Amino acid sequence: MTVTRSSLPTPDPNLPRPNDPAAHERLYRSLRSRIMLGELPPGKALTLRGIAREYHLSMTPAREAVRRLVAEGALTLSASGRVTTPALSDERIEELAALRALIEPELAARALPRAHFALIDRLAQMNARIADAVERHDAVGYIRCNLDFHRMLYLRAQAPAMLAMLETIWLQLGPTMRALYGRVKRNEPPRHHRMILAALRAGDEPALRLAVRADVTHGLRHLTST
Amino acid sequence: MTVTRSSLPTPDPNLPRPNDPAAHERLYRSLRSRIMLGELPPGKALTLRGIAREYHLSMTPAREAVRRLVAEGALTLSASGRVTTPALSDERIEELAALRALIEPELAARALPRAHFALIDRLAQMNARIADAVERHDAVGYIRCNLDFHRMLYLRAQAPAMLAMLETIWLQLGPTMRALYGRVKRNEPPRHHRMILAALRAGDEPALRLAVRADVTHGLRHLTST
DNA sequence: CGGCATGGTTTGTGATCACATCCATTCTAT
DNA sequence: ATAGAATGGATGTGATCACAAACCATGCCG
Repeated sequence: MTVTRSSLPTPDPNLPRPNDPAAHERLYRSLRSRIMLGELPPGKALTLRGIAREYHLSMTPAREAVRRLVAEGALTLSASGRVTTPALSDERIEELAALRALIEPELAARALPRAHFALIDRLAQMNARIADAVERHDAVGYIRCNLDFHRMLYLRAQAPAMLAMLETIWLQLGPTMRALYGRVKRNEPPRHHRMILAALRAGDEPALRLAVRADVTHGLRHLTST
Repeated sequence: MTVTRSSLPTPDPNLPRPNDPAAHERLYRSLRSRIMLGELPPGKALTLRGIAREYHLSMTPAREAVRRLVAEGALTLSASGRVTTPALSDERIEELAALRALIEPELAARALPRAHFALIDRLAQMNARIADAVERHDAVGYIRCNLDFHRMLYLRAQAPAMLAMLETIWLQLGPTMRALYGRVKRNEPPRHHRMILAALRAGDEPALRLAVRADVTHGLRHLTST
């Protein structure tokens, strides 16, 4: 593809060239997004050749992306190597909820001193979009906006390792969340989100921790009851 | 290897047959162990072909094992695809320590009601082995026994998802831990471990949480100072 | 009519190859 | 002599192939 490299004096050695994020990377991101947003139901079976065909690639990048997602708990690997989206037991859901309840208040507390007004404003806007999604009974949109709301806040904590760990938990809950929010069509206005915004504005860390914890545990309480 | 499959009427269809854990799985376990125990220094470069040659395999299983470890944060992937063992920044170490300080007390508290006498006894024996490793200035042995001590306790919490999450944190700290314990040759008797055992015997959950938290933060405080 | 063997088909695994890129050494020109 | 370019080796990526195990469904026999 590079016609004559000797003729050009390396026009853009490390320029912001479109860059090719590597096929397996794009595949990974795509699958990860679909899983976290709950577009795949729990227990859905996937095949390497099927994924490869769907994305017009060979099995190799599909294998790498799937292996990565399995390592993060986003997919389950049966003994014979078959991959499915996880069907979580009640105990596992409770554990993941407990982890969220441990980590998210900590991230919120770390973000609090750095939460300037513009951020709170954008969070309020995001909250409105969540209400919209609820109005339209758009489960995937609801999950996406809800996660964006939390992520936008936690990004201010400047704690990438914690956030990465939390996102893998969200990933594992993805398919199950969809199964839940798809069932309960009751409009659930982001009540706790308003409490979070109030605590942020007041600079009240204990109240913020409580509000975040309440939001997490409330949303996930429905899951264990099944 | 299967001489004549047609002659035998499938003697053990799903028996606990030794089974071949698949080459990439063995490779993954081996590398993971070496990383978590700190046998590889931070920043060590690895190559797929090098790993493949070392284990007498092709690049394919090496790629899968490495990809999995990268996904768990046990290895770092440079922009050009080169893999190295991570060299953690002080901020990242602080985050990982904070995560340990959040999760480990919770796991200990959940294990407490299930911690019968035999377990406490085995933990005390493990503690003695830690003292031995300290005596011999055996860094890898120290790390292994220390992790075994914690894992043995947390296994009783019956919380596999939490334990898995915690182990990935241990993994990420592996190379750095070795770099630390290799430097500080001062014998550090497992003081906090005795506090943990005392709290377990007394059935005192608040004291147990405090002791575990102290053990974690104490051990990791040396890392940030560098 | 029902349970089980048996066939074909699908799927994951590992090896090998072609290719683009990166890294380092070396060579050349000023 | 030194700085920059060229060249060769090394490395990751993706495709393709051969193979064994697993899965599924049909059909056979009791």
